[in-house]
Amino acid sequence: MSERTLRLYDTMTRQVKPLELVEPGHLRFYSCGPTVYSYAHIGNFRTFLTADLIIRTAQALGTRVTYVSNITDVGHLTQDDVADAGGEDKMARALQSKEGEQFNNVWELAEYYEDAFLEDWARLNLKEPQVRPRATQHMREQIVAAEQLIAQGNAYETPTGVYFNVESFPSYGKLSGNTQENLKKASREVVLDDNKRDQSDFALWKKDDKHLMQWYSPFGWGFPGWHLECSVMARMYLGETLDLHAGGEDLIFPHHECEIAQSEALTGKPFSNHWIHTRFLQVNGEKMSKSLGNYYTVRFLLEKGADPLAIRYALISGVYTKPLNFTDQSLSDAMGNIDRYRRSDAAVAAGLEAARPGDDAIGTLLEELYDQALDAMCNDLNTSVALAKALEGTRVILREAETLSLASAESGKVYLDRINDLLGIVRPERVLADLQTESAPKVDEARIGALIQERIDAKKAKNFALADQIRKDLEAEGIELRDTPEGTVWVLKSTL
RNA sequence: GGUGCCGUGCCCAAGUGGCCCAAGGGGACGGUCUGCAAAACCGUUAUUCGGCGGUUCGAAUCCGCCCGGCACCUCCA
Repeated sequence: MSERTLRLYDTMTRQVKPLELVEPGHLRFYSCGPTVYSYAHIGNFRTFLTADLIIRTAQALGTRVTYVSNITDVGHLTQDDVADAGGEDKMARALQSKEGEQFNNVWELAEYYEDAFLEDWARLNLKEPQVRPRATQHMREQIVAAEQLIAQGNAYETPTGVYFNVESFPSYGKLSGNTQENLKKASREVVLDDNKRDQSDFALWKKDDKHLMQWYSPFGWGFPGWHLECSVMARMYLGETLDLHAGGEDLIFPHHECEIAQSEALTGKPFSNHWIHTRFLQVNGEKMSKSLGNYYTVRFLLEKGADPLAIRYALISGVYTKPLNFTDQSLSDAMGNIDRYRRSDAAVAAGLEAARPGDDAIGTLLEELYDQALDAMCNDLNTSVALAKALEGTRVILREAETLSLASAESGKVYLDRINDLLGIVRPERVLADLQTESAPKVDEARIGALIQERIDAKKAKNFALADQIRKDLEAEGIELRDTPEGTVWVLKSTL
């Protein structure tokens, strides 16, 4: 194998360092998944794409990967400490919203959005995790963990729930660079709960017998705290010390900080040897929000006519360690690049078919470019450079597209396969039903065909005025004509 | 108030001490092809890296100050 190692920025130590594996040759990786109370937006997917690229890079290096990514299907509180005062949570709120009216209860709502999420996941060519645990299916383990933490003196029960006592875990804050002292004076608008020993203490279990999702526990009816599920499920499927734990930058504090406290208090061992966090995606230079009208979901973009691979390409075009600005322009740029891969793929297929004699004129170059792309990925997932190198390969192929020898075409195939394994941008891995039915322009293919024939006849008669007029009229309808050596073809111009 | 991050060409975006008079994409411009176009392919497009100082033989890269922008601080990928 190669001597390359995957180097990633580690939030804990604030430096780029090699990913060291507890068990050599085997990466055990946990990536925090979404809460399924609504459609996931492209910012969520940027984070999941970081995880996806890590496993692809690790696999390219010959590493076996056990990848776990959860689904949070329990609604957690929109505000801490208001369980008694009405207990509204994200799921309950979603159920009461306009979109939520179609569901009979929160369980159906969660199931619906989970299905939608998995579909978007597949469309963006994300690899399936080995395990995709759900919070609701690990209730017993979570309750046991809370009991153990109480028994060990790291947690205590109050009339409102079970809380983790941060003072019992002195290094609380180490991931986010906070100290407990700073956190205390920094607290903004925390609702005070007199039952808590320390206002920074966080819930392991919330008592609430009116909650829409509730389970029975030794503490009575209620539901688990948000942070507990990840600690419990990560340990269950990956062991006490993970190699790598990932999520969005907003999870650094409090979510991952709390996971560390719970897990390490419980096991006495480091929870994860490496932490990575993806910076936020902005849309048109602003934070995504529903009120600004820039809350882009995958299906919204697909309905506008975007290619799912182009969405993927646009989302990975910047490095995960910096905020990325997603714009309509960046998406259409990406569509052009995806098209180059598609044409390369077609050219290679045609070259294999034609089986022309000749040397392999491109194999060595393509191999170098692949190596450079892989090097870039190993260097803290430098997707910008990796994509640049990968794209250079399409230029090499397309330059000789018409005349590729069989040997060259074979090299091209190997190259595109490897690039696709590494970056997932050449071909969709799963074929899914077309989503863009509703808003796609309706076209009358027979009519276009007739017009094209009319134009061909006009051209033969040297009546170029009429030929140009037909082309112009169709263009006004969003249909573009291209005269190719194989004849005239038409394409639908993108609405983006 | 606390904790982090960022500012590179017209736009997006790599590069974090010499291989950088700064990758790649878009755009623009020129060429090939074409009846003309479109598409495709080829080429050109930053002596310069928010500003000012400093360290160094050498800085976009390190340090200081200033200006501008962003995120988190118990809902958030």
